[in-house]
Amino acid sequence: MEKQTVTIYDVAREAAVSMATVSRVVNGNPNVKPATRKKVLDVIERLDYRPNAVARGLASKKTTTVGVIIPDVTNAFFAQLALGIDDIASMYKYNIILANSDENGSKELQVVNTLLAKQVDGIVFMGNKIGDDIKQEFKRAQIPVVVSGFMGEEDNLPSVSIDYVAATKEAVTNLLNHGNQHVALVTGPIDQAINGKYRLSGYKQALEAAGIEFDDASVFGTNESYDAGYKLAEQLQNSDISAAFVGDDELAAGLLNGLTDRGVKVPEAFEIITSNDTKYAEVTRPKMSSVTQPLYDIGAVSMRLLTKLMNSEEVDERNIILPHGFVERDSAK
Amino acid sequence: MEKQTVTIYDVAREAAVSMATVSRVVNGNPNVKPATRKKVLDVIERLDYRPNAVARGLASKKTTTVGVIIPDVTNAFFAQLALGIDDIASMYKYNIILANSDENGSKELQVVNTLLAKQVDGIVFMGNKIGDDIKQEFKRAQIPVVVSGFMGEEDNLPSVSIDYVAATKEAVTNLLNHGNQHVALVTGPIDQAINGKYRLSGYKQALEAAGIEFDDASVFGTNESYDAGYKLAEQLQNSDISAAFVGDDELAAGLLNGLTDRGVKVPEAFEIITSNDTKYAEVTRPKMSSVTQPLYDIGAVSMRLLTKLMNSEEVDERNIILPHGFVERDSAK
DNA sequence: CTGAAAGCGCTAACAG
DNA sequence: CTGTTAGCGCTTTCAG
Repeated sequence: MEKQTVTIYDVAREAAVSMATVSRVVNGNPNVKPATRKKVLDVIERLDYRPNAVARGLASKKTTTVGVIIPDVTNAFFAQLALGIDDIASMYKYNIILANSDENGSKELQVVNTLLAKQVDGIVFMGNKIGDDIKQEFKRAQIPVVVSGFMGEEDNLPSVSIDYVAATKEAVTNLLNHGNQHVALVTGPIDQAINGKYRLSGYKQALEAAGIEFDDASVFGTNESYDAGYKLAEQLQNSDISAAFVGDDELAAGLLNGLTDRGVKVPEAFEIITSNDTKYAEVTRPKMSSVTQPLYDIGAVSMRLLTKLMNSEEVDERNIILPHGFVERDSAK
Repeated sequence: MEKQTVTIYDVAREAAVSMATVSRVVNGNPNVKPATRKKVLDVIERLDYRPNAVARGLASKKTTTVGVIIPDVTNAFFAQLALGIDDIASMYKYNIILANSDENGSKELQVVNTLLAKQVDGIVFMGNKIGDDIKQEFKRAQIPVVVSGFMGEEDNLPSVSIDYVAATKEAVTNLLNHGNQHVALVTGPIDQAINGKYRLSGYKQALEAAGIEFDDASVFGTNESYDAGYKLAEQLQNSDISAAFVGDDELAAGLLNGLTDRGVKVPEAFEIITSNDTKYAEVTRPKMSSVTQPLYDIGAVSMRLLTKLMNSEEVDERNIILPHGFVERDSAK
């Protein structure tokens, strides 16, 4: 009942060559005579030999494994990114260690530590505000890290995302053009850069361009959940706000349904534009107009960038901005 | 710019003890004098030593890493399971290598192979029909595997799920009790055991109990997508079917919206009960009545079971059935 | 083109 | 309670 293990040594013996030669054929090293190669391959087949990646990792100091730090897999936004990451990773023969962080700094730090202990070759990080302690570890470990789905430039880390400032500005301008005098900005926690910095900035730019004064009371930072949106409906109904740009689809769906259930007609009496164009935007009634983001691609490009970095290849652009778009549906006029 | 590495040997030298002793304190072995322990701990702190998990894995033949094979992370059902798995895993100090399989046999096999090459200590498998080739590998590798979210008994593997037969029977009976003479069973691919075997069986039992003859034309096996459901609406509208039990929430949401868009009132003219009680069931209008499954728990219990198996602990029940429920909302009378 | 040998960093008997 | 000594299975010079 022992874990049977056929090692490189067994193969070498059976094939009457040295371990080094077996290692060469396994690794596709061209310096092997075809005849020898075939002989070795035959033995490998016969013995059903499978190289031990752990031993390989120890000897070569490369694990072909990358860490992926994700706030929450059950969030459609992150799950899409993760899918893109995983696809490209497996295309390049890497495996993914997935770790949920809850966007919680201390958990993130712990996760980073175990990832580094496992000698991952690189890390894809999803999240805002990367703590100094974490940056410290990244620096010390000397492994490449790319921030995915968030603008990472302020952390001075390579990143892939869309231009949240521009996307927000466009969406809000759209709402403003429909004659709405008071447009709300509804997002997740405002202390996250993506909200409090980028989206807020785009929001202000749109206001300014329209000659409307910024009002702090029109900014709602809450948590990104359906329920939070649903609850927010009451507050918005009792204000002079008549439109909202929302930073998360579940949040937007909650707001939409909350409004509808309270008798507020969308889009006639209240317009909504959401951000991520996930399935939620199509499932609600009315369907939601949304900024579109190439989520899968953001993940895929992140991973591709990481492979380059792990290979010490030249990269011309460390902070990649992918194009966003807009899809008009029925929650805005 | 070298990857700085302080090893156990450095610590031993600085602390003037042997590697073995350092190893002992790192691993919490009680056979170390408190004074020595403190001395070592201090050096570890000072040198910022972090054990290399790869070396440890090679020496101990345990990687504290488990593989998770998932059909599609972006599917809310699986994502919930994954969250439960990850939480318990990290609670027990395991990491997760996440691999998407697309429920595609050959990709699954490939994934299993690389997971085994990486010497994972165990595997959580989500999916129907586990190919013989894969079972073969599992057997050869001698590592524990638990099937999560699917009934794994026919594969003779440990598993955690709800009782799909009973859940389906109840839901269909419910629909039948409302006077529907023709109730459809709408699921993903019928060649998957969960659909073609368990759900179908529950469906037939309900029919039989109600004295209604089974009609093959009332069973719809399609793919689990919003669009598939939306398209199915036309077919159902033009039949004598007046209710459906649906095996997936996105699929159900598509059907619901398709029906509504075609002028069929739900639940007045057509009733729908769905299966997974994910957010989709709440987002649609009308909200969908649904079988409820403790998805997070299924994942959590799967992982917990796996830890026991990896520890060679006794387990009294290899095929765990968690309780399901039903939540009445507005898509059924 | 191939082999010998020295580790990679750590755990695990086995002594003492 | 602590040290010595082998490896774990593979990669990687270095010779030849």
